[in-house]
Amino acid sequence: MSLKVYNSLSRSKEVFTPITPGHVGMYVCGPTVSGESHLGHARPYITFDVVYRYLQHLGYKVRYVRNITDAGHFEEEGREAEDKISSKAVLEKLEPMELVQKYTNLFHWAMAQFNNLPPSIEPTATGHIIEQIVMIQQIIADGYAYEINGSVYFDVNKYNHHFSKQDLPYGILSGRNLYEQLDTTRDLSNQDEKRNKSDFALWKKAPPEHIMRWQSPWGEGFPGWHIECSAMATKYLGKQFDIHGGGMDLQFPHHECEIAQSTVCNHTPPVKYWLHNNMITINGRKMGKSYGNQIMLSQMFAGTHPLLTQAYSPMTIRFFVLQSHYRSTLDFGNDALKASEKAFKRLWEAYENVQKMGTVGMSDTPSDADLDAKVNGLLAEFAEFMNDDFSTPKIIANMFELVPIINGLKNNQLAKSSFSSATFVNLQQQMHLYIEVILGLRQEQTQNDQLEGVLQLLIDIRKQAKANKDFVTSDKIRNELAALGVMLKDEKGGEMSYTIV
RNA sequence: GGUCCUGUGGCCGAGUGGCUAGGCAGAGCUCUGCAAAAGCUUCUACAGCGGUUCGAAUCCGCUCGGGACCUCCA
Repeated sequence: MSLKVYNSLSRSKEVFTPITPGHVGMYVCGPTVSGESHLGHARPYITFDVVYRYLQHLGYKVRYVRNITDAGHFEEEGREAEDKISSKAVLEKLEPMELVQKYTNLFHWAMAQFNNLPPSIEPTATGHIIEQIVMIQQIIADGYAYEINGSVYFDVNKYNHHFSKQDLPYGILSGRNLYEQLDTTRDLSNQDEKRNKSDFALWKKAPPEHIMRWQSPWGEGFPGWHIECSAMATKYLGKQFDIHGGGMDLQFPHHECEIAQSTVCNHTPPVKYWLHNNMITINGRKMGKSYGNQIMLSQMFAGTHPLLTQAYSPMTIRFFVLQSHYRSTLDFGNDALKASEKAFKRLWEAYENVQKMGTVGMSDTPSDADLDAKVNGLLAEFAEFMNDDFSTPKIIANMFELVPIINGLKNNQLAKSSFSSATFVNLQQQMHLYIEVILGLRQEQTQNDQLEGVLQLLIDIRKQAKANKDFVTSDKIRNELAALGVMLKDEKGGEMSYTIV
């Protein structure tokens, strides 16, 4: 049973075979830290966090590189060179690097909330200006870029003409035909200095008002949109690496340009497997800057957005994301989020309970062989589903088939002897492995010993009241705790537990 | 206009031609001092019209609807 991934380049599922046995190099496009991350950003970083976790689980030594784009790129070609980061800085009266630091910190905070593992290397664009300049020089030397008025452009036509002969035409990833493209590219002003409309900037001359600027062989300026990823990926992962991830919206032009740049410099296509996650939509429309429909992550966590009827915790969002396949669009909605919130709580409680249970009452031979086989079958499918292009929704579906079995065992609605102790231990181990280690889910609220003690005391008093048939006291404790958001649950056998809403 | 994706029950969402996805919500039952929780059972589907096939949500065609990219975007 081997891992298969959907490769955007071939448009098909392929068996994953790393270039260097035992090792995996993975690059994922990181955020532009000119603003706060929104719900849409949560998707790729959660998706590729699970990919990272699973590859490690499979025993690979993974180098996961995710950049921070902290050098401004222009808003739109043709407009006056306008640096996203520097213009925002003027607005907020902050130094550019102060702004960058602020949003980088916020991004890291959000990632930690989601329980995303930090990447192995998190390089910044501004820390790799030299590497980018060197790469641009190489492209010029090879004849695929030209300098005009202090800016450098990639010659897409020439690249396409030459590399088409090697079956590496420009547009290979996004399925675009360059010649069709030329007809459909919009007419933008101030493109005179480019030889062709489809050429893209590698280096841009900085106008006087531009704050972020660096010395280069072509004068003071700043790097183009795409070169940072090529330069940093090459530096840390080599001329060819295994996985490049990112959102589908980056496929063109960003990833297409990366391929062109790196192929010229490294004389080989840079990436073996291109993985793209689909978008999070809101009312059927992509969440994005251009639509002005983003909900910031801090707003999600706090419930402070007109479209939110309540706050949603990081684990609710992580679970929500993992309940759909990463290549499908996922539509935001309060009802859907609420469903995920409840579902995750139910799953987590069952998970905690199964970990606490022992094998007392179980033997080597199950009394219900069908059930025993069913449980083992459901567990065995975890790996199968994960190997099938990371089908996390199917894993979660299987887990929910196990939940009633676990709850039944706990409440003695199902005989302990139903399945073998080996099966039960397998259940405990696989649930732990997939819920915590691979899907990266974790307990919602942090433990608070004092609160725990107080609640335990109230539970004891209520138990006593119930034993004395003092239902006035018993109901008072239950109702008033419920009003405070603590749900008490009477379990079979007289035990009580609580859930904080 | 070009390229591509998509349309599943009240909501979200898996679905690799034949076998109940799953979650949330709804209904009934069991349990319970009552309730909740839990367990058991259960109702709502495959946009429409044709075609291929013994058999289609799944393949093909058309129609209608939604969306993405072609511009910064996860």
